[in-house]
Amino acid sequence: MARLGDCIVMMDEGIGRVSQVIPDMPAVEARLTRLLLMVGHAFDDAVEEALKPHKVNHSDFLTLMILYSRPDGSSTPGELCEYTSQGATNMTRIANALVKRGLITRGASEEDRRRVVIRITPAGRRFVQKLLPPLFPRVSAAFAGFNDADKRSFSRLLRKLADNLDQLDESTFPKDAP
Amino acid sequence: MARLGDCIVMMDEGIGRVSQVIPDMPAVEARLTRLLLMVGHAFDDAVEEALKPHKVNHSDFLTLMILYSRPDGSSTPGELCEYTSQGATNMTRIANALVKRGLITRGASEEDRRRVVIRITPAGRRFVQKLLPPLFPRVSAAFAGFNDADKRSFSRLLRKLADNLDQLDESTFPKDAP
DNA sequence: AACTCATATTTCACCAGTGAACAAAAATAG
DNA sequence: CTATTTTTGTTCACTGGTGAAATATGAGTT
Repeated sequence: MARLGDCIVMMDEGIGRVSQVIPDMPAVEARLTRLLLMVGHAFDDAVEEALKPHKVNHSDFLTLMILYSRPDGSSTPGELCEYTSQGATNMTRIANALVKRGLITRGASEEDRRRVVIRITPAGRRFVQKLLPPLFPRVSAAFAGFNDADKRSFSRLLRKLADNLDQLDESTFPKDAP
Repeated sequence: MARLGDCIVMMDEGIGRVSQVIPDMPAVEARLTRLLLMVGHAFDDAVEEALKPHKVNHSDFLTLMILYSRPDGSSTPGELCEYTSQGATNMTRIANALVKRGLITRGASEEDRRRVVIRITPAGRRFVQKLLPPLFPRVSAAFAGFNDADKRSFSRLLRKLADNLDQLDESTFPKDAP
């Protein structure tokens, strides 16, 4: 695969040429968007790569981490869908796979019998605790050269972007009033 | 789907709880990583959403944009793979689809008969020129509230991250010396 | 109670992307 | 000049993820 830096150079040039043909393009913002997408994708790949030896993909990992981070270690498919941005269909498959490996359990809810309660098992907790530490050096290395101000800036700007996207979504799919 | 802001709140809390159980976790960097992944994914979805009315997905669009941005409007499958971060397999399928729609042509190279030359057609150019302008307001809106310094910061930090990832990759898959 | 209407999850059929094996042409070695 | 190795692209079989319909429960309304 090509180095990310090369892709960025080529993207910079490409946007430069396009913005000469189409002058009212917001070239700066377009560059930032492409940058964000490229770096985000590269991070995704890196995570996937790091998880591969443990035979879990990113979605499985995220699901497991949410359960692990919960005080009671449990959730429901619907909630997990919301926070992993996965469709319900896919969550069913993920849960099937994790149940088969003994990392979570699936049981019926007492209060609402439509619901399914998903709970991380002791084996699941051990799995997470074994998985995480080897990841730490890479996570730190990715932010090499970032001082505290850089980290704060980056966090602030990403959160601002999230905010903007939420507002954009709400204005395109307006919320129904009761 | 859940608002991105809610996902972020829940992620912040989750990492807070995990880092109490596992104190040597690089919590700040983990938060930044998750933030980047979430916002990146949200951008991806937004792009996909904006392209849907035109019946192209992100990969098709990128492929087409690279060709459009080239002075001669042409490239090869291999090169397109590199710059779109797509596998060769998938590029074959993408090219098939775009050829079928008459937006690109596929022809044999004269100099190297292994190669296939992919070229954007006039219809492809018109397609891009019609597609782009409606995207501009959204691209600008995503960066609402970013002043020039913010934009420069964001660009610098993302490029730094790209650099770090490239170095990480090179140290894990060392380059073979001749 | 019977009748909607909304919610939660699963099943099914399909789309997008990947790795491994393959075929053709070019480059390189002997 | 043949023989091997490398490069380029395609096909095939598979995994991961999605939308639409099916199923089952719950909640609200006469």
